[in-house]
Amino acid sequence: MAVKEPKPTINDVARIAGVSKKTVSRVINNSPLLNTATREKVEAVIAELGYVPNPQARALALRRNFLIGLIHDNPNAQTVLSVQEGMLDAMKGTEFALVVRPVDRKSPRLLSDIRHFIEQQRLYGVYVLPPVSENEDFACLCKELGCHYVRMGSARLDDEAHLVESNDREAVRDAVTYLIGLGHQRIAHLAGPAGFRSAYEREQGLREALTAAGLDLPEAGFARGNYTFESGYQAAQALLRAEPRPTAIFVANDEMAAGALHVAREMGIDVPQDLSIVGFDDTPIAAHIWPPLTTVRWPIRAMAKAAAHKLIRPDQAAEQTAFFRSEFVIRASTAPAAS
Amino acid sequence: MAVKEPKPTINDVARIAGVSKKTVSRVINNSPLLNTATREKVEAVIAELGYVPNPQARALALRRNFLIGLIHDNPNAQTVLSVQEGMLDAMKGTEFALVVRPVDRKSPRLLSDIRHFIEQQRLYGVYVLPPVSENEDFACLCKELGCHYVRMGSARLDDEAHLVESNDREAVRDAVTYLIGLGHQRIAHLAGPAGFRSAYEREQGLREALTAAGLDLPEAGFARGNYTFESGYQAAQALLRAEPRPTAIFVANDEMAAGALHVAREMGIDVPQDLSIVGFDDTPIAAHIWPPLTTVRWPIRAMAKAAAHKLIRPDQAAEQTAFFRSEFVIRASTAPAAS
DNA sequence: TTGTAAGCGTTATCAA
DNA sequence: TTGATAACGCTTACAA
Repeated sequence: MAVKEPKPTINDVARIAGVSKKTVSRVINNSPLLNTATREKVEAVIAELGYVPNPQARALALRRNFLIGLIHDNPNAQTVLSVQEGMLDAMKGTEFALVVRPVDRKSPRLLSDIRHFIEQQRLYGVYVLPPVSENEDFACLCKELGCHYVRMGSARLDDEAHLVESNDREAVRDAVTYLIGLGHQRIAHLAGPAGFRSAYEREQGLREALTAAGLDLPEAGFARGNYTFESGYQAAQALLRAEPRPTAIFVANDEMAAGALHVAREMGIDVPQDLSIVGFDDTPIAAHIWPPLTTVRWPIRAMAKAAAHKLIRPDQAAEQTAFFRSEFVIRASTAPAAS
Repeated sequence: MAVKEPKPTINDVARIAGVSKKTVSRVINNSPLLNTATREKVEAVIAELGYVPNPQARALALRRNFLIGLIHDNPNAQTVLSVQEGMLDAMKGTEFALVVRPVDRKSPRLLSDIRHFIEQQRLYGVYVLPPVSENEDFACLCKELGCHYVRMGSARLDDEAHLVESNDREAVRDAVTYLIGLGHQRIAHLAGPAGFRSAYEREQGLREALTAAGLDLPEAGFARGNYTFESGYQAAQALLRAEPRPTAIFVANDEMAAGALHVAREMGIDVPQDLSIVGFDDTPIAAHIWPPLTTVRWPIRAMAKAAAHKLIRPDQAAEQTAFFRSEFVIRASTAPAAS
């Protein structure tokens, strides 16, 4: 096992193959105008030496690098990991690598932290998750830094080249319409945090469905959490103490829905017999709690893959789709309203 | 908003400040032998221009870079994310960035994939999670490539400079001893996948506790999963159909424990009244399912932070602790054995 | 089709 | 305490 012997460079390859470095460079970069014999000779030497081009030297000469960043401040761990997997799907087989960076959206230094991150590594591009992606200043910053970016959003935040968008509002409308079809008349809403576009869109979807059915959303039927289990647990208590009690709750994400489920159990309310609960996200937790959660499957992984594609090929970004449909998944946490 | 104007280089700073680039370089690198006046003059120009040193050029000149990789093939999403957070904790304020890379441990190309990853980005160091970390060839590979590494493990896999280790066996022994103290005599085990050192250590911990109490583990009281919810769900069915039925199960991780909980519910077995369940990991899911899971808190985040520290300062790696204690967390999924 | 020379932005060497 | 010059490993002109 050889230890720390200096790695071969393009010069070593050139010398041993008896060609110039430029020729080796051409081999590496698959230049079309190359004699087959020369190419094979050089490739043989490359293989023999185990030569791998130095990415930093390449980056310097090309005045660009092959690093793509993921910027997020997402309270939901599973979301973040699915995003990473989706991005890496797209980057597999390319020379790109994924650099991750959680940020604190509430910090006054948010923007300067992001600036620092992008500048320090001279990132080629970044994918940004909500709610940071909803910040217009962020987009300006990327343009200023000459860094490609794609934003994830629940609405038309940007042009197609810089956006992957999901149809949250519509998907929620369908889900709530389903609840109404089950005979539910008192449908409460456990919303996401104020300032999250996704929270707003999901709330609007619910309101639209209620309005279309001639139902309303009383004050006591509305509560807010911040997308975490604990906040869902807190908010659901208020909701379930209301009189008359709602027969169904649409919760803005699965993790809060799991919290609501806990509350119901503690209060002796049977789900779905006495209360239907619908979540949003379809994180693994949705299928693993009891009863398995009816929810909306958010195609975050596909969105992340598409975003990475746009970042790898910014020139083609505008042609690739930016729109993704969520899918309603019916499991066991919903049932017809008790009569 | 300026767009794509070329970024200032060290030459610009030198020219404007009226010094040589080497002097600017000295300022950047906090060289002690520098006139205060000179330093301040240069710093002013740097601030004015918004100059940020090009990391690729630095990497080339220094013949090293500031990228640390995370290599994992971990079925548990939360574990991976906690690890990332722990590493980033340690890297905060440094010039290091975190590059992530999931691998497929079953692939015949595992080692060559890892080699490719390390070589392609010329990583400075990597942190590797089980079970890949248990592979001796991997350590050899890193040495061959001259890449620093730290392995995470449930046993003494390597020397202290290259390891962060948790005391799984001991922690499980304590947990199972607690079950025995509650009066349980028929304790089953839902083990992790064969070939995982963590699975082995946890199983041994259980066996040691049983032996110490004069209990045994019948064939029917042992099943295996692969650390996923689904596999736990499958394996628990076999365990709970055994006659006589166990009164407690120690499950090798939380996610499988959640699966076991599902089975119990479907079979009408009350937890913890008729069956106690103990998990391992203390992932968020443990607190969010019903009943909240008694489990062992694995200090993965602290371990990751320590690992990143070792990678950032390999020269001090051996002096920093490599040993971490797990902690038993009693929640509501355990109760005295029914008499 | 291949080679030469120059340059990318930084740090190291060594002299002043 | 500073600066000139030569690396670092690669690519892009531009020639040959």
